Formats: sequence, C-alpha cells, structure tokens
Amino acid sequence: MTGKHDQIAGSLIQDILSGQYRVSERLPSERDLAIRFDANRGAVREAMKKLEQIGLAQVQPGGARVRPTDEASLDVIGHLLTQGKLPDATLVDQIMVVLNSLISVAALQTLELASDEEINEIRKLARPLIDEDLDQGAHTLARFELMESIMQASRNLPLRLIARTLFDQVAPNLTELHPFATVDNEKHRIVAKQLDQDLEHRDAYGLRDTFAAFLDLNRETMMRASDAARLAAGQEAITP
Amino acid sequence: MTGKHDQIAGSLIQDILSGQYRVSERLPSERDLAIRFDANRGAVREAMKKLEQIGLAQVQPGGARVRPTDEASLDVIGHLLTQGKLPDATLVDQIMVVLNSLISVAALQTLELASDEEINEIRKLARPLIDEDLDQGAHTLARFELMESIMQASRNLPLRLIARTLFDQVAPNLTELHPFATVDNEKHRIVAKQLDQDLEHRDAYGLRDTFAAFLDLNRETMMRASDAARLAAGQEAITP
DNA sequence: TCACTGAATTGGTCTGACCAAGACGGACTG
DNA sequence: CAGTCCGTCTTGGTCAGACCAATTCAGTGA
Repeated sequence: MTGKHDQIAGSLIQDILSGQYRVSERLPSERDLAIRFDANRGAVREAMKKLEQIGLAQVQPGGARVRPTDEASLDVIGHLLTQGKLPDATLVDQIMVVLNSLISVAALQTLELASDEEINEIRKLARPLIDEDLDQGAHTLARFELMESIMQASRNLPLRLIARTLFDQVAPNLTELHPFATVDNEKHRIVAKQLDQDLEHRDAYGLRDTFAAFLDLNRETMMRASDAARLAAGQEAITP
Repeated sequence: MTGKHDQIAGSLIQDILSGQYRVSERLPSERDLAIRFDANRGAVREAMKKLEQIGLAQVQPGGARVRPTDEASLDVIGHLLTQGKLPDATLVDQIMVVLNSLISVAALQTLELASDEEINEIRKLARPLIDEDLDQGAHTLARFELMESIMQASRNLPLRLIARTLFDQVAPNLTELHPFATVDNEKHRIVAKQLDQDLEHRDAYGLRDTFAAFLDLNRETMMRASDAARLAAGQEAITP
C-alpha cells in the first residue's frame, strides 16, 4: 500500500507541476498541510522531504519555497510524464535523444570490456526481435529491454544510473502508448539482425552505428505512438 | 548549520558506501540508530528516508535493507566522489565520457534552437579561455562553466537535468584537484577559438566535433590531475 | 525435515510540546 | 514620507512517548 506521506507528496507534486504555485512562492506551512491532508505533521514532513529531494521545493526554517522545474532532479521526468493523461510527445522524444546518445557510448564501452557471456546475454534479448512476431506491446518492451541490457553491460556507473533512472520513469508510461503503437516489425528485424551480427563479431563502431539506426527507428515509433494517442484523446474529448 | 538528520544520513551513507554493510543486509533498526546517534527516532527516520531516496537502502516494515550501488540514484555519484579523500580517477573519467556524449547532443540542439543572444552568452564564456591566461583552478572552472552553458542552452529538459546533476556533484570535488591540474593553455586556446567560430557561424556539426576535441582535452587534463593527486597522496602516505 | 504459529521486532503514524531561525508588521528615525 | 530597526509571530527542526500493522524469526508440532 502507498503510505500516507506518499499520497501527500504525490498531491503536492502534482499541484506544483500543474502550476498551482508560482516559482519561489511559499508553500503552505507543514501544520496547514497536515490539517488539509488530515495527517500528522510528521507525515507531511516526510512528504516535504521528498519534494526537496526531487528538487521541486526548497525547505528552510521560515517556509518551503517552490523551485523551477529545470533545477530539479532527474526524477521529475517521471512525474512530468505521468502528470498529463498522456505522455508529452516532446518530452518522450527528448528522452529518446538522450538515450540515443548514451547508448552509443555504452555500445563502444560494452564491446571493449564485456565478457563473451555478457554479450551472449544481450544477443539473447535481440533474438525475439528477429525470430518472433511480437505484438506492439511485447515488441516495445523487448526493444527497451535490449537497450537497457547494453547500458547495464557497460562498466560506466554514471551511464548505467542515468539509463536505469530514465527507463524506470518511462516504463510505467509505456503501457498507455501500447494501444497506439504501430511497429514496423520488418524494419526492426533487419536492424536487429545487424545488431546481432555486430555483437557476434564484436564490431564496436558497427554496433554503434547500427544502434543509432535502431534508435532512430525506435524514436520514430514512439513519436508516431504519441501522436496517435493524442489524436485519439482529442477525438475522445469531442465525442465522449 | 547542517541538521542532525543530515549528519545521520551522511554517516550512514559513508558506512554503506565503504562496505560496512553487505548488500541486502539489514541495517540497524531506527530505534537502535536513534540511540547510537543520540537523536530522536524522527530524525533517524528522516535520514533513512534520504537513504531510500538516494537508492542506497530499501526501507520496509520489518527492517531496512541495503541496496546495491548500481541500483541507486544518480545522486550517489557525489557521495562516491566525496567518500575517498581523493576523487576516484576512473569514476571521474566515466563522468567525463558521459558529459562528452551528452554535449554532442546539446551542441546540435542548441545551435538549432538557441537565439542569437543565448549564443552570445555562450561565446562570452569562451572568451576567457581564448584571451586570458588563467591559472589552473580558474581555467578548469571556466571550462566547466562553458560546458554547462551549452547544456543549459539546449531545450532538452532531461539532458539539462542530467548535466546539472553531474556538474553539481563533480564541482565540489574539483577544488581538491586544482593543485594538481596542469592545463595546456595553448592547446585549449586553439580549440576554444574554433568553438567560438563554430558558434558564430552556427556550424552545428563543426561545433559538435570541436566540442569532442575540447572534451577529449578536458578529459585528459582531468585524468592527469587525478593521477598526480593520487601520486601525491601516496607519497604523503609514505613520508608523513 | 518441514510447515506452522505466535511472540517479539520493526517501520508507519499519531499527539503534543519546545526551541531557534527566518518572516513580518509596526514603531521609530532620518 | 521613506527607510530602518526591533519585537512578535510563524515556521521548520527536534524531541518524547505511544499505538498499530506488517514482517521476522524462533520454537512448536506434524
């Protein structure tokens, strides 16, 4: 079960992200919030602590103040994605761009340092994309799993932490896009095959380039899904 | 003043990072910790909350357990850097690699979207590297400021958040390396000039490549500094 | 040997209280 | 009248002690 402080934090995060409070504006006092949420001040306090850690608020004796979103922690991304009913296409695209860039690094470092076993593990994850005829949801999941495995195989700790954080925040929002995703299995199959070969031959720069192609395809797919989803949402709003 | 819960959290973080507890091992109970740190359970609780948010511990009814470092949040980086007396050269290098990769993206996106004013702001930060004869510390600071400004000028939110987080965590540890840094001002001057021109002509791909060179130089400098620092520390340990 | 049960432990929440650091309004001064 | 200074009020930080529900874990019984 989600604790009370989580509910409070979630509510406050949503309030801030939806623009209820202006930047540098003072949030209600812990005591007031305790009354509003019918909770103990301790619970509110923990929620505030979370806001502070996420970087959405700066809490000091005298009062807590709202901080600008772009000075927050990476963890806001997830909340930004969740906040609207549908993930923001622009934001999703930006994330994909970042992943795209990082995966290039990961590809090089992984092939340089990874053991044969590790590489085989990665190749295993590519197999379904080559052999099987996955539906949209399973295909998307498989793609992201493959990407993540490359990231984690690199020995670069910051890289891995960033990758995992981003994946963790995107993943929950992915399911909402599944119904709208139209995956071109054939195109992906070709690229996946190439990936598999690059891995087999430990062709680092080949792998990097192939992954670039793979991710462009992926990015395209995600964008199409986002657009389709927004379109559907718009129609739904018109004819409810 | 640093609050009591911060001290407790700091102490626990150091304990965990230095391997006092094995992964998935149970931490002492909040009550025990309260006694050990001569604090109220509430304060300990806030510290535990911080550990959880950083991703170093998973706290559940029944007990808090240690989580593996590579499943933590990006914020551990700072603690990892601070933990030893000297920043770990490998880790610093890994961070540089990541920044290197991200700045390529930022360079492209910035030149595409940034206004002339913004670009002028960035160029202003490059000037000292070209015109002035900075000492080691000032030079390093100027380099990082320039990098950060490019990142922030890109409209890519996740990119900016990652960049700022990394910079924030590296910055405090930078000062310790200053005495050991040997900067080749001439080499940097040449690259900085090229950067300035690329910016002026809005040559996106040129800028990206120049930045790559700039960062390789930077990375090299950081590595040398790290090595020198460790060497000095080693000697100090031998002849105290 | 293994599944089960019950007591002890642990985190989650609550009430109520005190202190010191900031915020804020009103009086005082130029 | 504008600006400064000071006292009060609010706010976060910490503390003490208590109860509940979930988890552990040792001891029991099959």
